[in-house]
Amino acid sequence: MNTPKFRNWQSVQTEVLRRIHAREWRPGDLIPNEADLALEFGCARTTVNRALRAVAETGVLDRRRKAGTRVAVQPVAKATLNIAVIRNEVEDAGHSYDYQRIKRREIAPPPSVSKAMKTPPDQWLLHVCALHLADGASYAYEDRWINPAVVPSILDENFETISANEWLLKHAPYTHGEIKFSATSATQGEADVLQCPLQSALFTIDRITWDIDTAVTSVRLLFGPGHQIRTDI
Amino acid sequence: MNTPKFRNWQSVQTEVLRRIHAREWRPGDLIPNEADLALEFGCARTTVNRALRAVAETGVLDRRRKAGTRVAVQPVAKATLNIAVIRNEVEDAGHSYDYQRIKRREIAPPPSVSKAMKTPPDQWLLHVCALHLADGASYAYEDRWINPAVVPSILDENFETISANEWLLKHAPYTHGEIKFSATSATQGEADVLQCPLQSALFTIDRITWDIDTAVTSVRLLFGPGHQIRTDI
DNA sequence: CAGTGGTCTAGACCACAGG
DNA sequence: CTGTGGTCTAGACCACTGG
Repeated sequence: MNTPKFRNWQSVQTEVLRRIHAREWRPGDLIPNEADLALEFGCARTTVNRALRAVAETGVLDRRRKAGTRVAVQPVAKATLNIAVIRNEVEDAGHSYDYQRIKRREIAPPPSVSKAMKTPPDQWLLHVCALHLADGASYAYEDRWINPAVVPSILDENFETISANEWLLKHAPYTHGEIKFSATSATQGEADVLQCPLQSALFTIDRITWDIDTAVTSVRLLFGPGHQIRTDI
Repeated sequence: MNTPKFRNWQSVQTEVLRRIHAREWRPGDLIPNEADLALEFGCARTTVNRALRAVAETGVLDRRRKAGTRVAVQPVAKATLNIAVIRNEVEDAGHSYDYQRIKRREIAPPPSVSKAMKTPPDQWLLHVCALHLADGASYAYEDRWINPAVVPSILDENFETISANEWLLKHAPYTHGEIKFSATSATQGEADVLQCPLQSALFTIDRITWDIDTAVTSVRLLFGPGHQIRTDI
C-alpha cells in the first residue's frame, strides 16, 4: 500500500470526494467499509467515520447500517439558506435600514390563520403589519400574527420602532417551525405599500414557529420585485 | 451534583436546548466549557463536543476557540432545502411524471449566459428547453445551457425521453455551484408553455454548476403558479 | 445471525485567538 | 502566554437491518 497518510478527517473527505469525482467510485457503487478505509488511509476508524458522515450530510453518500456506504445515484442538492433578521440582511448588504409600522391591532384572525396556528377560531391574536426599507426604498412587507398567550408582555409593545421580527427573536423562544417559499402576485394593497406595479411577482416567505405545541407566530414576508436569495452548493 | 447521567450526545443536545429554551442560558450568555459540562453531565468531553457542535450548526450557539461558547443572540434560521431531481419530486408527491422536450439546439448563447458561465462569447453551447409535467399538467419549465466541453458525449443525446436534469446528474460531475431563488413574471412564451395567465408569479430557481473552474451547466427552472417549497426549521 | 455504521471513552496533542 | 474548542487514537460496545 503506497497510499500516503491522511492526517485529519478533512483530508479524508477530500480524498473521498476526489474518488467520486474521478469516477473511481461511481454512482450506486458500494465503497469499502470504515474499517478497511481506516486501514488504507492509515488513520483511526473514527476519523474515517467523521469524514464519511460529513459527506453523507451533503447528500453525496448514502449510508445504512449493514448495507454499507454507497455513492448516491442522484445527489439531492441541499441548499442551506440563512434566514436572518431582515435588519441584518439589509445592513450586511451595505444598505441603510429603516422600518415603518403600518398596523397593530388585536383581532380574531381569519380562519386560515387560526387553523394554521391551531388556535380557537374566536381567539383574538395580535396582528402587526410593517414595512422594511433599504436605503429608503421598500424592501419587504411583513404581515404577522402573534399568539399573545405565549408571550403576554408583547401586548406592551407597540412595534413603532422595533420590528416584531426582532422583538420575537429576542423574547420568544420557539422549538421548531416551518418555512415555505413561493411566488405571489402583488395585490393592490401590497403594490401600494411596496411601491411596485399591480401583479408584480413577489418572492414570498411564509413562516410559522411553534413552542412545543403552541403556535408562537405566523408571518408572511413579501419581498419587492427582483429580490432573490442565493446560496452555494 | 444530582444531575442524572447523560448517556449519549443526543440527550446532551436535548438538555442544552432545554436550558436555552428555559432561559437558564440566555441569548449572549457564555456557557460552561466542554470539560466542565462533561463533568456535570457525567460523560466524556468528546460527547459534549459532538452535542454542542450539532447545536452550533443550527445557529443556536456560537463557538469560538478561547472565547468559549455563547448562546446566539439572533439565531439565524438555517433552512435546508432539498433540491431533488424534478421527476423524483413529482413522483414522491404521489403524482405521475411526464416530460416533453421542447427545444434542442447548438448555438452561441446570449452575453448574459456566456458571461455567467465564463465561456468565450462566440463559443456555442447546447441549449435545451423542456417541460416537466405532473399528472398531465404543466409543472415546471426548464431552460438550460450546457457546456459540451465538459461532457462531449452529451451531443449524442437528444433529450427527447430523458431530461437534461437527470442526464447531467448521472454523467456530469461537478464540484460546486450556486443557486438563486426568486419570483418572476411569466412572459407570453412562458405563460403559453406553462398554461398559465400572462404575468403569473412564477417561483424561479437559477442554478449554475461548476467542475473546478469550468461551468458545466446553467439552468433556469420556472414553476407553475402556486408552487411552493417547504422545509422545517 | 452477522456485518455495518453509530457512538462512547479516556487520554492526548494541537490550533487558534483573547488578553 | 494560556484557555478554549478541534481533533486524533485505540479499543470497545451497541443498534440496526440485510440476508
